[in-house]
Amino acid sequence: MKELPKAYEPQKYEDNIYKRWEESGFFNPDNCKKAGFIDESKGSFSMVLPPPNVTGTLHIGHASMLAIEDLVTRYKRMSGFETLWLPGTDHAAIATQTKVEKLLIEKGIKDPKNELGREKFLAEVEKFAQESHDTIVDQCKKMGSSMDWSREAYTLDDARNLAVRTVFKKMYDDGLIYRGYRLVNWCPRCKSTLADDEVEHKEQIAKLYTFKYSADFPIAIATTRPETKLGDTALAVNPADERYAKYIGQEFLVKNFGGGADLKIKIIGEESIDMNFGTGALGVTPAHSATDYEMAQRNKLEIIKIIDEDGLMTKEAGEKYLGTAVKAARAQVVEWLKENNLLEKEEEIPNNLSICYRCGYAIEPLPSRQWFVDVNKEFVLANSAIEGIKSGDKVTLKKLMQQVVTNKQIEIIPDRFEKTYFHWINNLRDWCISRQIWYGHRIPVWYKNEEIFVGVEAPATEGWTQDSDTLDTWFSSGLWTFSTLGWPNNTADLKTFHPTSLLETGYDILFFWVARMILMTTYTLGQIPFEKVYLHGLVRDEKGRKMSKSLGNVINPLDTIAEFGADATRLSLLLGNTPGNDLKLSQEKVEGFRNFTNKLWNISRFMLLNIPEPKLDVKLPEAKTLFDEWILQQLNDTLNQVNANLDGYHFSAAGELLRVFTWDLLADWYLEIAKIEGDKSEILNYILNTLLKLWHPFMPFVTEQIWSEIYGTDKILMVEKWPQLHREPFLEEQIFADTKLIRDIIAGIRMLRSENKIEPVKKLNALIGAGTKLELLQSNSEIIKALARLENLEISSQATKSTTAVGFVEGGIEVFIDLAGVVDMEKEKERLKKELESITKYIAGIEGKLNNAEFAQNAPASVIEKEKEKLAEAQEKMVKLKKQIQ
RNA sequence: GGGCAGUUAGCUCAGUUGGUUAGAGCACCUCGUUUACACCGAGGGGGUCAAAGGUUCGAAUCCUUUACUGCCCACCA
Repeated sequence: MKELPKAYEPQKYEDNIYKRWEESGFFNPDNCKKAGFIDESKGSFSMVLPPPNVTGTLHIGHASMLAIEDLVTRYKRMSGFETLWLPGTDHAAIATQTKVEKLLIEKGIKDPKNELGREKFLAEVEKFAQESHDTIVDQCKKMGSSMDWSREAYTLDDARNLAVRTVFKKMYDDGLIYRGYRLVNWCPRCKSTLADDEVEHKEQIAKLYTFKYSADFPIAIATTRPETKLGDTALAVNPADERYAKYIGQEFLVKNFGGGADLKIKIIGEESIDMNFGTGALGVTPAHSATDYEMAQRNKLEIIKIIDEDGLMTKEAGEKYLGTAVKAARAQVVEWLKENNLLEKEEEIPNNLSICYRCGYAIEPLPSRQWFVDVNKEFVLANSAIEGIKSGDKVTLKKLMQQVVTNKQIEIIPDRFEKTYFHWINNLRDWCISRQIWYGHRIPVWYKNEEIFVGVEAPATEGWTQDSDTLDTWFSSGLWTFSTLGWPNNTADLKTFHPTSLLETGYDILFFWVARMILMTTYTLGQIPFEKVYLHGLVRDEKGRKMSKSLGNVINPLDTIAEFGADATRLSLLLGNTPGNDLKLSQEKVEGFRNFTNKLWNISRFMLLNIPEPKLDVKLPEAKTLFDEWILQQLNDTLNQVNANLDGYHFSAAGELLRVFTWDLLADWYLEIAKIEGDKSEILNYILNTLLKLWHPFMPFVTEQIWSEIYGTDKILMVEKWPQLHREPFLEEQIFADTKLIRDIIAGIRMLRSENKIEPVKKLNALIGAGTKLELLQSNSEIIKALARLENLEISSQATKSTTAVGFVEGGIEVFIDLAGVVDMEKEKERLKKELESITKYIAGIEGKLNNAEFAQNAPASVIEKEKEKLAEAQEKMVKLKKQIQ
């Protein structure tokens, strides 16, 4: 017989348990296979960790992700799948470089990149990335993540670099990667391009200026950015606009606009122009606005770049403006307009500012020579495992991305995100993949004079210079499901684990990452990257606000782990959390689950005291009493429903079911009954054994600790077999009804006690008129006596109420408690009257329903039958209540 | 402007295909230390399921409209 300490202290055990798991080697599926833990018929289950950015530490959102993924991994592993959860980190190019620059500037290096140079600067970044990586790994372990560290990958390591170069070369050869001079999103602070979806919009109040280019120009325009008008080459009006239509096709020469540039303005017709906004006319600046750029393409307009990569005006804007910052130039142009009496109006309007999602700086659209992935170009997909596309078919990247979700080869959970996904793809434009930063995969392109060489390896001959740009970080993370499994080498891992089974990630990176993995994998392998996508929401504070340093509402997972334990932290992130929805988290919630881990600990503590010889090898024990039968069936049903919910990705529901079984059924009822019925060693052992397995994926630490306290440390719970159903699920109705009656009688007596303010120490005498339930109640009378705290209990088929007794009616039987002198009988009568009132109303309702001819005609027989039963029961209760009130 | 969610007890949320008198946890109130657990036990109060209309024998659940909240996309220059 073992005895556990009174309270569970997670801090004492967690680190040691993780070490034991790690040393066992069973995070690695190869070792599970060798040890015979794998059920060949189940196949494999694989999942990659969405690699956290090496920009710092993990936050509570990561903790939520880890909790969900570890839950699934442990469930699958115990169920016999060859289970791989593959960890890694992401170099997060711009984000990491920006962060390190900031840190270096704080250290006093004013212009880190220029002062240190590429090599030294990159060494600093790598040092920082390594430190971040170590912290992240440590945090994953603190959460209990059962990842296979032996397969850990980094988006910027050599193996991944080979994959990146190989894919780049393949795409270039297929004509899908091209270099072009096009309008891109430029962040003047990061000094780099950004992809379309890396641009965010922030609402602000802007000044809208209305003016004419010159005094004799026929049409006025309105703009929030007058300085860009120095690069205008057209003026667009709606062809349906009677005021302006006559000018379409005409060209005007504007001399010395803004005191700087001569403009050639062509009037063009564009149906997208809103006649009611501003003056109904738009000055077209092809080089610095995406929509204007498109108009320029359609109308074959000249594209004049007047803002450069540093956010300064170019000489095209005129000598006066050369080298002037954009904002200063704006002020100068406005000043000039005023001086020349051209400014007609100046007003404030709400406006969306485009900003860089990494640094928040205003984006400057400008034309630039960059590398792009063409999403609309046709190519031949040599080997296709995609339903609806045959090997050798001509496809586009867009088509591939659509097809795998349309044909349900990839299922997105919750499915409403499929709409979002399709909408995004339909509007997808070519993807700019070159970045002018240093930390990242260098573009595998070399130049020698006019020659270009694209290859996996550098050219063999002399005199070549490699492109100085690096690739968008999502280019490499797009390869993540297969680059981590060894591609381009033809590895066993690829064969066993790809396509992966599940991708679990946040809905906020559906486009950034999920869509790009689909693009890259379908293109490169002709396969889907994963079968299911489970999208989780954001973790917010208790008021639903985003957690942020400035609000001071950040919950750090390491803090809650230190205070309440990793299990409590995990439960607080798993329960009450549904796919695609944000989760509100508070300290109190974690605390509540800490209480639950302690409850489980104490349940085990009690059970162990009653299990003289715990046996690891459990068989279904024999049920000796009604409640034995009941609890075993409840356990079986719970297992059945937990399986269904876990398989259906309803993690919260599964946990909730387990909680109800553990606390409400087992602890509050069965264990109390076991104290009375005695000698339950075998059943308790069976229940505890099963229960620990079921809880393990949710709270691995406390379950593992209890397990080792019971069975020693030789056997690890993590690799125990998931329990099997021992019979057809669904409780036998008779057992359910009988146990419910007994529990209701006990609860009823407790209620009378409580309402009449009788202390629990005072034992009472009770009389039960059992009717047809005589035998049942007699055989369980000890339970009723003990749990309702009765001195004497008399059970007969008929009972008559004495004048000093109060009573209640439950499921066709009558219960009377002799309360001579203790109770205010009048008050008790009041209570009964109230109950009678409510049951009379209830009966009227059912009668009304049953007497309704249409109900009788239309409702299914089973429903009618149920209603009739309810009515009979209620009527019986009413009769008895009436008698009691007399 | 387009789209997607949500609105159920003071708070956080369940409520599967319409069919018990709408549930749980926390909080609140009352009582309690009967030894697994006060990180606990027993009991209780609290909801016209956002509003209106409709379909139906029957609606928290399906449909329509409205209001509010949140998010995503596009973008007005």
